[in-house]
Amino acid sequence: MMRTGNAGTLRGEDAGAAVMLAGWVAARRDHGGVVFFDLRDGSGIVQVVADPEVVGEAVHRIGREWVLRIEGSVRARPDGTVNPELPTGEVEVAAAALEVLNESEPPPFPLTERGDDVDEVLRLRHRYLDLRRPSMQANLRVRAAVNQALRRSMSEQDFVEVETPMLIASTPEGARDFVVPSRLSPGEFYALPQSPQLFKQLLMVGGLERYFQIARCLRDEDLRADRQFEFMQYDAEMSFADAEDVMAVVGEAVGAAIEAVTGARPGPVSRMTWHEAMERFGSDKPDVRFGMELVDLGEVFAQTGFRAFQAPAVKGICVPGEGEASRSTVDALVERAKSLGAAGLVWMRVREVEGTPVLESPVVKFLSEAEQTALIAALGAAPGDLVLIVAGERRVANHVLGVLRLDLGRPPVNEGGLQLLWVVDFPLFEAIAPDGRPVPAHHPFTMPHPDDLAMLDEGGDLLAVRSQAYDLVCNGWELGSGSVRIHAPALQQRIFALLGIGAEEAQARFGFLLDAFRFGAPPHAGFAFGIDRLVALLAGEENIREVIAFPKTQSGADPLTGAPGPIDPGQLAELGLAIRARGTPPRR
RNA sequence: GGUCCUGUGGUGCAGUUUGGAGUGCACGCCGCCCUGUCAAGGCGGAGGCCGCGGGUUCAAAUCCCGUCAGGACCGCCA
Repeated sequence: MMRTGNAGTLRGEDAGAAVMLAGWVAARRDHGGVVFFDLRDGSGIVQVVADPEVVGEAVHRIGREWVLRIEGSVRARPDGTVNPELPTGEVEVAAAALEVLNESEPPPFPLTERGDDVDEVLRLRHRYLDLRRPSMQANLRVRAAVNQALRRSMSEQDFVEVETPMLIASTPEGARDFVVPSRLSPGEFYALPQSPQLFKQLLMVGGLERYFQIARCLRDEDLRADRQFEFMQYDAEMSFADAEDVMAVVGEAVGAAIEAVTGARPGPVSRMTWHEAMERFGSDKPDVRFGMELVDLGEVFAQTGFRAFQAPAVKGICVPGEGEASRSTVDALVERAKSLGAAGLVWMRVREVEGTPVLESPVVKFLSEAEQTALIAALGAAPGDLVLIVAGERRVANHVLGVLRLDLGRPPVNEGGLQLLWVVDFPLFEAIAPDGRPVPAHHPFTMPHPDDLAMLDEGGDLLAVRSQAYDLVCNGWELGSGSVRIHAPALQQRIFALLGIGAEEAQARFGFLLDAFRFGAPPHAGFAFGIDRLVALLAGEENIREVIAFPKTQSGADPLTGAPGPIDPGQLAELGLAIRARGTPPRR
């Protein structure tokens, strides 16, 4: 037997017990006549006291991260030496025997919480060491708890876990596919799934009725703090269900996952329409943990003589306490607004003159007294605040101010609790392309809102058509999205026609799904959300790399394994592939 | 495809604005001392392609150009 228990679990009541422990040397304090070790295993840390006359003089050689096995006894620490910082701080283990199971080179960076500040490439190159740090241990345990809670919740809700394939046909929709060459069919390729979307709909046709999966998804798009090439999705689909049914199931599962980590079940998920989210927060994934909401100033400037405000929309935000921001700070905000598509950004400092708030800005001279007063009232601006105004197309004004609001006001990830929110009534189409075709906001199988079907007809306002799509949002992160799917071939053909997808093209792209739907597809609806993001929020991390054991850098590299890299010429030949030099044309 | 930020002994940072000897701090590492520390302490020591390449200059960590790596963001992610 290697050990009788775990280091981090020992407490005062264990005093007197004989124990065997095994773990790593997290710290060593050599006093010559006595040596203290902090012995770390998966459960935590306990202090070991080693007397060189008992365990041997070689104890002085032992360094950080050596692997030790200790036989000894737990004892209460002497008066005055209890360490209240440590869960095991009331006790220590007196070593009767000490065995070196393995030596270690000195680690290239400190494996403590201070290691958080270390260059991330170094951490990733030695991820096996980084994982020994308490925060990484804790994060992976949060992740495991979330996965387990989701599985249990979905099983209890009578869902069937079904695996879907990783090697699938490429469909030219959505994100860029990762692609795998076929050896048995040279020149042909599989795609790795962006999501199990089409398969889960096939499972509904297949009579599974309630499916879920914790599925790996892959998208060859640029990486971000909240995006990796490969990520895990909680994926679910239900037959004979509407949007309310799905939201209830998902809300229950997410609630169970949160409870598994925090110990407390969150209240019911609140709701907001997409339109309200855009108007109040300038985002379809609003962070509702703080104010600074967008205010429509159309009324205030309805009759304005100021050219810049004679626009389809004039909106503003009030930034509390930023009224003394330097000119260079303000100029940077203007540049930021322009880079986001705004024609310009009007800023005003709010100062106090004889007890009343007064606006100071290069453009104030263009505004009437009444406009200034109404503006201050509309924004609730107080002395010391900074007012930012964008005029232009409503979409642009909302987007620009929504981003500035986050830049200037967003709290740290671990503040304000988890504010879960369903964003509902998404539009079916997000824009009209230059060729006159609508651009789908979700995917082409999304069911329109039944009240808006008439607007799909010739001459209808397509951008006003709502869909039965819904997003789950938490603290400004899009956790996931879902929708009621179209199950009726006639309506599906109508949507394809609007999108400019002919019958032949539809057959080529999604033929297998359309074929399946001719055999009595049940009405169905579903949802998927990113587990990495939920875990990051629960772990208080700004970056999902902190909750993934072996993540990739922003350029898609793995500093640990060296991926991606070249492959053997023999492998290429077997796959019927040839690499051409950069810049040379493809050979046919 | 684009914008911005970062790169200095093993680690984290000063130094770069205003060019003047690899100058400094903390940790780690090595040696010696040390029986109650807990990021142990004391004394001593080693350790540098200032990411890389080019340019300007009498002189470059510092200025300029390029490049590589990393990060944040925009585009992209139906």
